[in-house]
Amino acid sequence: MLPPLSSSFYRHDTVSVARALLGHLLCRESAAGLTAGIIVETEAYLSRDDPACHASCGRTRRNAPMFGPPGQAYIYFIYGNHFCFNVVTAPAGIGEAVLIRALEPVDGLELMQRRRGQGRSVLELTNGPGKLCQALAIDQTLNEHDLCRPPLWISAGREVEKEAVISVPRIGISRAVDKLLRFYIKENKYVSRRKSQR
DNA sequence: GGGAAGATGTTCT
DNA sequence: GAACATCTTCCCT
Repeated sequence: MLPPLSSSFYRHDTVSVARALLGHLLCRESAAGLTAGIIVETEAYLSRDDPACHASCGRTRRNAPMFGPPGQAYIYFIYGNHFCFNVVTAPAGIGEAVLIRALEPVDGLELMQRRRGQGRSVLELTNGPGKLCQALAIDQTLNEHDLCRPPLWISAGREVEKEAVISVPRIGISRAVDKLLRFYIKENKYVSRRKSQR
């Protein structure tokens, strides 16, 4: 197994971490086997001046992990069907995180395909926050998990040039829709493609 | 290849 | 009871 990034990687400002995560490898080990993919799309959620952030109205039972130590997982259930996986950033107590929106599958493609349902193209395995959670079997039981160790961790991947990273408005939110806090690798085929709505 | 709408359940008011 | 950091199917061009 590739060595995980150290916890200090996550302790910096959230926008920097959201950009820096692109190109790194999200790895998930389970009884069924290993699945992993390169992070190609992220979104930053900030504590100040960002009403779209779960932590913007203060601490609740649901968003409590966002106020915990940087480098832990914040996972929540949404729309009755899906999980979203976030990485907690900034020093503990601030309440910021990065949503992982899309991966480029690298390892365990067959297992991902089985979890996502038969006849699914490789492009559709992990090109969305709910999809990648299903493909990697990420659920509530991993909430608050330390991402510096198995069974869910992030390790150093390939270098991504600054010029190859685009920043655009975030997707699927109703507030603060104009902020350029969505980041992805230019021309990567696995980026989720939806236009913003509502 | 794109827009509309329904499914589904947890959290918070 | 409303809102929700989504996905899928169906129908249109």
